[in-house]
Amino acid sequence: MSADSPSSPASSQAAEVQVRLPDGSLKPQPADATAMDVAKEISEGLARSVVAAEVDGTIVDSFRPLGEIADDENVVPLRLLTTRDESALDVLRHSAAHVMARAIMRIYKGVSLAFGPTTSGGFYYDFDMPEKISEDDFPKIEAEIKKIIKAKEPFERFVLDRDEARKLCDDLDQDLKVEHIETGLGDQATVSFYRQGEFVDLCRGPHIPHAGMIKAIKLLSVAGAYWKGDASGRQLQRVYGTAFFDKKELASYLEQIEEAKRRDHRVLGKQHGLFAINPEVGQGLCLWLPKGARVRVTLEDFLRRELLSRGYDPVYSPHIGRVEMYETSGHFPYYRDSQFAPLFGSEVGGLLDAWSTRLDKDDLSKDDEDKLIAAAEVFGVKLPEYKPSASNDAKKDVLHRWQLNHERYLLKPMNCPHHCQIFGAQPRSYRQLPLRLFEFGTVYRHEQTGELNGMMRVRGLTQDDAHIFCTADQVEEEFRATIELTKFVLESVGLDDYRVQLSLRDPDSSKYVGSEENWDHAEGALRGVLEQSGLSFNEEPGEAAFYGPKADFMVRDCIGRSWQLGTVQLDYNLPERFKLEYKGNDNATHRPVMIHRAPFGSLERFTGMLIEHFAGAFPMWLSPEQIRVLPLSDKSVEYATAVAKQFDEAGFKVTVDASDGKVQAKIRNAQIDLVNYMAVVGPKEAESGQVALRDRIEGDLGSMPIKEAIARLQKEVETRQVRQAVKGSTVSIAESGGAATDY
RNA sequence: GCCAACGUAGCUCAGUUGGCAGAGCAGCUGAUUUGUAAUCAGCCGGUCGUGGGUUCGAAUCCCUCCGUUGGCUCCA
Repeated sequence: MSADSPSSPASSQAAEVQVRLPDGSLKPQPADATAMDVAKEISEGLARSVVAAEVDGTIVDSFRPLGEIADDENVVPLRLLTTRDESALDVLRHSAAHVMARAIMRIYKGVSLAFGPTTSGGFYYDFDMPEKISEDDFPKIEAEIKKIIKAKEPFERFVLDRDEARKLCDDLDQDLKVEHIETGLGDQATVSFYRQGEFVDLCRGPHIPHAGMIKAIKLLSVAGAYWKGDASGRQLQRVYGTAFFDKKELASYLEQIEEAKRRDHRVLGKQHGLFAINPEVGQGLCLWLPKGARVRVTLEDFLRRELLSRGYDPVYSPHIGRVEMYETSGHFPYYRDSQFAPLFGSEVGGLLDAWSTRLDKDDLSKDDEDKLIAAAEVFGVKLPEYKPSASNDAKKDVLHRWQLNHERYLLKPMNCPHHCQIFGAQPRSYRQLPLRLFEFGTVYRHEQTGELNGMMRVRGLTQDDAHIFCTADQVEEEFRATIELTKFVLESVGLDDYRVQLSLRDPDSSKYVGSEENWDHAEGALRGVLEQSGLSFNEEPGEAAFYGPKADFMVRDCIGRSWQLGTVQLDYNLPERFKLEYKGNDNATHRPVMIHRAPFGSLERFTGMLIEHFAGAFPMWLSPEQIRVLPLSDKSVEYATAVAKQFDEAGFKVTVDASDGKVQAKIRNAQIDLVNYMAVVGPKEAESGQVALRDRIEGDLGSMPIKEAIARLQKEVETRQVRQAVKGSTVSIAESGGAATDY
């Protein structure tokens, strides 16, 4: 049974169906009755709020004849979905997408419809059209939408076979829909359409009964998108919007978007002097300002101490490495496009590199080839073995052999090749395993310009990277320890809402490196550890990297957004490529298994996420300015300095605000700067050796001896207490619903 | 990389149909010597992202490049 199945021939339909309601009761209904009819029988009020129906777990139109969707025994297990059901919201939004498309087609000419699905926070519709829509056009589109909603016209469903469907779409000048019927829906005998007034759209549904149910709708943004996600294909215009059953819910959704904007790490990073990204330094290259760097140092110190106590060995490796090493690892040229260009020891290096690339793409004319040979000779490079008549592969080989004899360096895109070299730098015995090498390793990746985003996506990033080299038997225990570490790290910074995504191999694919047994063993071990850990996790078959399965930590912040942070990945590939081996207790050589893991992911991204999570107000232990001493006037500056010295000696990050002006102003500035504690000192405190402590969150705590203040604040640091004043609701922006429709 | 929007003082932003570039905050100087979220006054500060074009005249209109933002595509 499926909502998509074509309606059965009328002859085979019984005249009556048995509707089974959630309470188990059976209601006989005529076969052409609908869920809405059932609702009306129960009560008019219920009927008014029915959005759709759920039959056997599938959501269907409330206006669909029940006979079409009954099972073999003519029973329809029916649940009515009202405006209060979460899954009804998706139905509403999908219908809202139709209404928006209808409005846009009324205003603009030559609109070709693509897809209009729902997203976690709303919906969008993609259009191919000659005119450009701008956000300035939203008011007039929204006005048209309101007209459509006010008319309360019903949605009607009808089914056509493929030929009829193609003809209809053709008649409607919907060439993208025609293409989709021919390709994407090539295996469907019939397809469904929905009509609402003059608007007819190929669509799987389901839809709300009538447009009047859309009580709140708002267009949010317009952006480019590709037809069927293909970057080489047609560029479409995508209009995003959202809709709710209730105006208040829309208002609270918009408030959440505002809250997310207020927390934007790029804004807060600038405001609080945490980091800067300056085009003169380079796109995506992060400058850690002193305050941001303090946060990072604290994080690094914290993790370093943990790693040292958990049996890791610190290592350091250079920021560049020979291209050959990345050819061995496979990162070059596979990720060539997202790496910075190589650095060449010879001035002709770039020429030969470009030459080789042209050959690789088979994009080199005879004429240009002669010029390149001549140009190389200008620089004194003769390639007698290079035969213009030879195959491209043979020619590339000649160029490559020359390159091997000349220096080519790459800005390090990954730490693992270096760590493999460190493993290989000495003969290894099973007694040394597991060998855990860690480094805060800075890597450089030439991310596409459109991808760069504050600290979240940068071109130079520092991974809290480590590679564990172990035997196959040790994988399980190492994985367990890594999961444990990551949990500990996340919870230390107050992130306790997370789950693990376990990415497994696609059973049908042959693209994977490593033996079948190894994969089976590893996947089983990972699953077992996660089950024992009590963490919530979900399995994603087919999402594994080609070199091994992985577990990613998906962390939810305090306003409900999901971040992919820490990761643990098994790797059978690199030990093979670098021919790493150790001597076993059987005196034979074996290949180790490698585990990549990074609890933070990258310091940039992690810090950026923390800024947003805490809205810039770091908990005491991470704070770049924990205490600010505020002298009442010039007269108390001397005592303030002495107080600050004591806090400093006790290990706090402390400053003194010696500016003139009233203490109210100093407090205000300290509050705005999100300093955790203020220590107000005047003549009274100087006389008694006290400070008047003010908490950023609680306000004035009264006067106390300095020692008492120090003890109190030290305790807060040591216990890594998180006393953030959480703002925002618990409803998630990033995730809810999510049953995206295909067409 | 692609589509769109945007780029004015350190920051946030005004700037009308093309006609002398503005405010608040920050900063600096001075006065004030203060008890839990803004003391007062003065001053400094901009080749309006870059380069070109149209025009008697461009922050304003057009093009180029650079950068930012929202998406798309990518993400070892």
